[in-house]
Amino acid sequence: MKKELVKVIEDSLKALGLETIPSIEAEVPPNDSMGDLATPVAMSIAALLKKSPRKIAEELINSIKDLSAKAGKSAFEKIDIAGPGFINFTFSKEYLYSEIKKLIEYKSGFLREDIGKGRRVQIEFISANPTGPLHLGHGRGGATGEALSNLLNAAGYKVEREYYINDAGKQVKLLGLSVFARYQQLLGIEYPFPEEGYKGGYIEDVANEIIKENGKKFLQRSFEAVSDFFIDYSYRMILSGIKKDLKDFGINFDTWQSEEELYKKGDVEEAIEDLKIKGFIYEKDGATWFRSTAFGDDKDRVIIKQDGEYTYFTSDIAYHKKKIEKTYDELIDIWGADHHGYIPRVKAVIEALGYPKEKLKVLLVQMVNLLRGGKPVQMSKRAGEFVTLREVMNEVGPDTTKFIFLTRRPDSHLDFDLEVAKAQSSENPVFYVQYANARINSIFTHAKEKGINTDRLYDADLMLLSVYDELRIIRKLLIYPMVFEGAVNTYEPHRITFYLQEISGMFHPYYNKFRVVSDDIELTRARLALCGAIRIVLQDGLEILGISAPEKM
RNA sequence: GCGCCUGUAGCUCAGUUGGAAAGAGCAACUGCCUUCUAAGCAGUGGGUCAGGGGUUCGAAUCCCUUCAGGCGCGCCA
Repeated sequence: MKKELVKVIEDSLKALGLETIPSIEAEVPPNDSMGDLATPVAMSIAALLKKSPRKIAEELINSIKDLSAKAGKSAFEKIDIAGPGFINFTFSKEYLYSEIKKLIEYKSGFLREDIGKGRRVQIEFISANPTGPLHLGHGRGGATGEALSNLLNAAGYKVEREYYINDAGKQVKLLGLSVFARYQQLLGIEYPFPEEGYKGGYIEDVANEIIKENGKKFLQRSFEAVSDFFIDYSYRMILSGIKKDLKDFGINFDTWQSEEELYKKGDVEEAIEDLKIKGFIYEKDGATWFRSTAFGDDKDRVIIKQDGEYTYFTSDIAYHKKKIEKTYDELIDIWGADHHGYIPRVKAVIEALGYPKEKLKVLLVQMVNLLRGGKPVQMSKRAGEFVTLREVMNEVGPDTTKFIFLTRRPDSHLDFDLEVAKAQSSENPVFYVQYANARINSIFTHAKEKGINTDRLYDADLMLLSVYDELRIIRKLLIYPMVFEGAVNTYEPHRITFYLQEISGMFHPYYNKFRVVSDDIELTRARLALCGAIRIVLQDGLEILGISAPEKM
């Protein structure tokens, strides 16, 4: 719909002799009676042309009418001026029917605009340390990353999803030591538990697993002697748990990048060397620094400490260097908002390496506040007490959990109340949407049982869809590509979620008011076509969100 | 102290990137299942868009400021 409108306006602007054609915005008017689409273009160029918006709108409309008279066809039934200078367009029913016909015939191919044009994007998300199970915040990042990946992929981008594994350094060593200590304790040795060690119950699980496989083999050994084994074993077991959680939550990754590997392959050394050559590295106070202030960071950052160890940031430099040097057109990092202070220094790396900082887009996902019955659930990583994503999935369900995340924009600080999420389960919006899809499936089953041909519905006589309720749904369906485009351009999958609720909110009343399958075969075919079109859109949207579309409920 | 995010109905949140008379779900109340799935439908009530200035044809949206909440400001990861 939008394409048609934009084309018509551009043509008429040219016909009016305008030299530079502005980008045409189209929006849905607040009220049905105002038409199907509106554009504020007359108002936005009013200052430029030094004419009143309404005057410009009038000239534009006349020009459009002239052009369509010459062409001998028009997609519009009515074009008029409204308010301060909006031009409201009402499409002809013939146009609407022909568009719906295309939707039914070409399915997703009709819905999904090719915006990416094959551009390669890498999206890195979650990247939780393999030192413990995923928690709900990771779930939010995961749901967002998955949906965004699906969205961009559907929009013609070539998307690669990556999980960065922080399997090097102190954290993982501490993990190994924690497990080692528990191992000793479980076998009756009074071994001191590390001060800052991981105290969660999962540490014991790992220790028990080692006992099961190796018995008392490591009992009389020092940690130093067996640390490689404990570290490796622990992090692998936890990582496989993470992978299982992600699988069950419906999150997919293409690549898993190990931090340790960056060190082993010399990528870290190489990155430092490169920055040194470019002149952004210096020594001070016995440490080695990266001059990130050259690119707007608050202060320079240490990359090699006095004791010769690298910092966490150092491998991040190498990691982003590696990423940016691949053939991606764009990099997207999805981080928890608590890491926002990190953006300037990573952007500085991108620039120092000679790339435009726009090439890296950092999306922040706000914190999740976990509640139960209105009261905050105490979470302390140090004490090892926290509600895991697994527990929430088990209690609330993956689809509901994802839907809650995807009905909020990433910026919003989210209150996730377990009781509310569960209590809503029967009337949760996610079921409302899924139910619409299941109901349509049921209608089709019923129609087939009655011997009605449900194939080639694009050949049905769509003109029979003439009541207001039907035309309203048709218009809503044809808006989907605009919603899709908006979601893609802003990286906001939640727009799809809201749209799906709206279209479902039109289908259910329609279902209640009208019978789809009746003795009137032609009308039945037409209504099946409409339901089929709704189902196409519902399934397309749910697929993007990474939420299942059950056939029956 | 500085920086980032947030403040919209009783609660949880949208608001098409500055557009027309502010929306949804939940919660509350009243009706609807011999007919394609009642996880549904029909109806009712609910707002100083945190407060105050400014920018312009036009502001919940942009700028300034005050207040409130969250997060971040390590040679931690």
